[in-house]
Order: sequence, then C-alpha cells, then structure tokens
Amino acid sequence: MIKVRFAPSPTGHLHIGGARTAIFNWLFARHHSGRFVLRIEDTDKTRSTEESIQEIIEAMKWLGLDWDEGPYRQTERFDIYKKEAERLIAEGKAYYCWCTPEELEAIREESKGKFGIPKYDGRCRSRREPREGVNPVIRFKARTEGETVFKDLIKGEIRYPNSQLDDFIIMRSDGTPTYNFVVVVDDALMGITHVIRGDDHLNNTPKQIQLYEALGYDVPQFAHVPMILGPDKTKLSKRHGAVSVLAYREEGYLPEALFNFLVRLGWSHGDKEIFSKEELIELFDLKDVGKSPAVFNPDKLLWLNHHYIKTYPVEKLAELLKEFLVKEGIVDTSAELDPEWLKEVVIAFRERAKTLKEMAHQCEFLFKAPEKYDEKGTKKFFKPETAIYLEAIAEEIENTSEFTKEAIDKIFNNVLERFNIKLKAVAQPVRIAITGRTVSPGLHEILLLVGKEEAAKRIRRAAQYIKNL
RNA sequence: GUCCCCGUCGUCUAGCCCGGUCCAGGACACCGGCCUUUCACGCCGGUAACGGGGGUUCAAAUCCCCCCGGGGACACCA
Repeated sequence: MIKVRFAPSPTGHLHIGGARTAIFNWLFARHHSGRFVLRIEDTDKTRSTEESIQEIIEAMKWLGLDWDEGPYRQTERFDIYKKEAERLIAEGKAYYCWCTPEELEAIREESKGKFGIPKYDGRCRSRREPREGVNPVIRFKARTEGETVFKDLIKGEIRYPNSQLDDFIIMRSDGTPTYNFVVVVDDALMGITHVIRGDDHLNNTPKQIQLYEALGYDVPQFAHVPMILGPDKTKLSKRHGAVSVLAYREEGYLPEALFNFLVRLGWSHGDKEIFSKEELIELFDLKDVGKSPAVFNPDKLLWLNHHYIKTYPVEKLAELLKEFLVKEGIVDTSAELDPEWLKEVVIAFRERAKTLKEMAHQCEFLFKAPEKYDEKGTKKFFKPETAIYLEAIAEEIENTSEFTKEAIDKIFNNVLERFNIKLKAVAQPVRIAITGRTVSPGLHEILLLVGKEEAAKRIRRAAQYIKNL
C-alpha cells in the first residue's frame, strides 16, 4: 500500500508552491489507490499559528484535496520524538551538547575557514559533564566520511559527500525536536512509502537517511519536485505578488483552473493542456515530472481560468457570480436575484470575463444605470441626429407588447428603414445608453437583461443627454 | 565560500533514456487576417528556442568532457 503525505508548516498562507506539492502527492496517492495524509509541521511554536492551520485546511478543501488521515500535529506527538531521541542517546548514536551560543559561533567561524562551510566540530561527543546554567541540546552523531547515494524518483541518482554534514541538532534546549528529526520519525512511524516534496529539501535528504538508518527504520522512496520561481527566476515568494491559494479564490479564480494550472507546472502529458481531476488521477506519474524549475506565468493561469469559466455549469457560475456581486459591493446582501435571469447574465458575460471578479464588474450596469457615459464613445457616437433615432427606438420599445430577441430585431429594422440608416448609426449609441460603455455583450443580450422598461428609460435619457450637448 | 540540483521559443512544455522521421512540435502571451453592431469568443496565419566550446559519429537537442549561467541548501526555521 502506497502512502504519501503533505506536511506544511503553519507559518503563513498555503502558497502556490505548497499547493502544487500537495496536488502531486494527492494525485500520486489517488492514482495508486494509496493513502494521503495531512500532517502539520508545527514544531516551531513561535512561528506556527492556529489561523494558519485553518487557512491551509480551507485552501486544500477549496482545491478539492481530501486526505485520508490527519491532520496530525507534531506538537501533539512530542512524547514520541522525545522517546526516540532518548533511544538514540542510549544506543550511543546521539549525545547531549552543552555548548553556548558564543562557543558555537566561534566554532562555526573556525570551520568556515577550514572547510568553507560552518560545521559543528563534535566536541561534546566526549564531554560528560553538564554545564551549569546551560540546557543541553541533543545532537546526532553524523557519519561524515564517504558519500550518501540515493535514487530520487524525479532527479535520478543523487550523490552527496558526507563531508558536508555535521552533528546536527535533533532536540533543542527547550526540549522540542527539530525538523529533520521529526520528519523522519513521523514519516517512518506513519508508514510513508514515498516522500514527495520540494527540491529545497534535497540537501536534507542525506541527513534524514542517516537518521532512518540510526533509528532502524526503512528508508522511503524520495521524489523531489522542482521549485516554482517568480518572473525574476528566484524562489516564488510574497514579493512576487499573490502567492496564497485563497487569494486566487478572492480574485475570482475557479479551483479547477488553479488546479489544472499548478499540475502543469512541472508535469506534462504530451501536448495536452486541459485536464479534469479524473483524467489526472488516471494519467499522473512521477516519471512525467520534469527536473527543472518552472516560472509562474499569471497569463496562462488567466487563460485557463477563462476556459473553465466558459465551460463551467451555468448554475454554479451564477451562484459564484452572486457572491462576487455582493463582495464587490455591486449588489446589496439582501438583494434577491432571479436565478434564471442570473443564468442569462452568466451566459452573456462568460466569454468575455476571465475571472468572476471581472464578470461582476462588467455586468455592473445591470444593477445601476450609468451615471456617466464613456467620454470617447460620446464624442464618437453621440451625433446630433442620434437623439432622434434613439427616441424612435425608445418609443418602439415602449409600444411593443412582448420584449424578445425577435421583437428587438423588428424594432431596429423599423427604425433603420424609417430613417434610411445603417445599424452602425444606432448600435453603439444604444450600447452607450444602456451600459455607459462602448464595450459589452451583444445588443440583444443587454437589452433583454436590462428589461423593457429600463431599456426604454435609459435610451430616452441618452437622447435627452445628446440634446443638451 | 562549500555542496546539491537545473539549463529547448519571453513563459509552460513535447522531443533526450532507445542519435537520423526535428532547418525542433503544442500551449500562453504577442502580431496580422477572417467573422462581426462594440468587446470578446471562434477560426486561419505569423514572429520566436536546443546556454557556449570541444569531442564521438556518415549523422547530435539527443551520447561524452569542459566551461558558463541560474536556482537551492548550508540555523536550537521548516
């Protein structure tokens, strides 16, 4: 039975990079009918927060990443780590270290000169006597000769010289365990078979392998996925803009789009770009994950989002649009919107809105008549004679018994014929009259959505406006 | 500095393992055109890449070596 885990540290938002790691793990588990566990790595008590944990969980749910076990929290497992650390000491594989920060600093400096790398010299390996006023840490007796070789499922064979290692700390002086230690203990005890994580952990792997061996555990398989970079090719971070998953929800992205986008960052299947979750579960394989880092490309995400908007179930889009209308302050919380009408709105706008937020703003004129008309549009399309045409159209609208697409065609044809003009002469003026802008969905759509009364009213008002120019 | 990883269009990538079918394919973006009452959608077309240098070979994006470039890790963070 294959078992994987996603182990975020709750020190902030769930960001894009973490989400992709979670997706890869989830896909791998689902593909192999294995188990996916969520584990919160909160051993750093000072930086971990409860809000962050809740946010990570919410973001995962939004993305549709369900887990089979957990969330475990490492803070609830401290007794386990302590026991394992003591076991290592009893077996002579770890030891107490009473060095002071000042002493350590001096050792590091000396080592930097000697090895070009700050390393602890292991002087407490032989020290037996506690030091007064110093709470000891526990250090692991690392093997520093030879090299650690392992096969990474993505990167291939990795050879790492052990000379880079030193006796690293596994238990802090306050009695809490450190990352490299807990990750090994947990992965082993939880029966994790494949460790799929960001390749910023590649250099930690040799230390962890030594720990697995010292503790007598089986070493799992490793798969290090390349990082996601910002446009400047450095590790993606807050300064590159929105990196938190939930921020994308707020901006009006669909979870399916983000999911699809993220999975294609580093993984591919021939020329295919659009994948459903079912397809991904079917097709996902670590061997198709690339080795090189990927730059986050917001334009492509936008394109994907638009694709999903265009193909999403209309009812669901309508519901989401409603949320955004409220959130963007376009309609009142208490406003009751006819679901059927809202569906028509979605249909009219989905091919020109790349996000839900955009859509909400594009259809704003449906809820409030334009307060002013687009300046350039007014200059270009509001001619003196336009007022007469508009009035004629308004009158025809008022007099029509039923307001349908066909009726609208008839109305326009009547007016065009009467004045012997082309549709061009009135199309943009009507659009501006209804929306205040020069761009919008088709005339039929906006007229129908605004409704007969309101349409006539707005067109008359525009006519009046032209007369006053 | 030391070590690890990576290097195909601006970006995401296919191809690399098993050299020729690749004067390198797809997608986003961009630029044209068509459609059209605007915008958009859609459709058609275009610009654009094997980091450099040496080998090996009849033949290299693909194999080997060196260099260069980029990223990451080197904490009582994870």
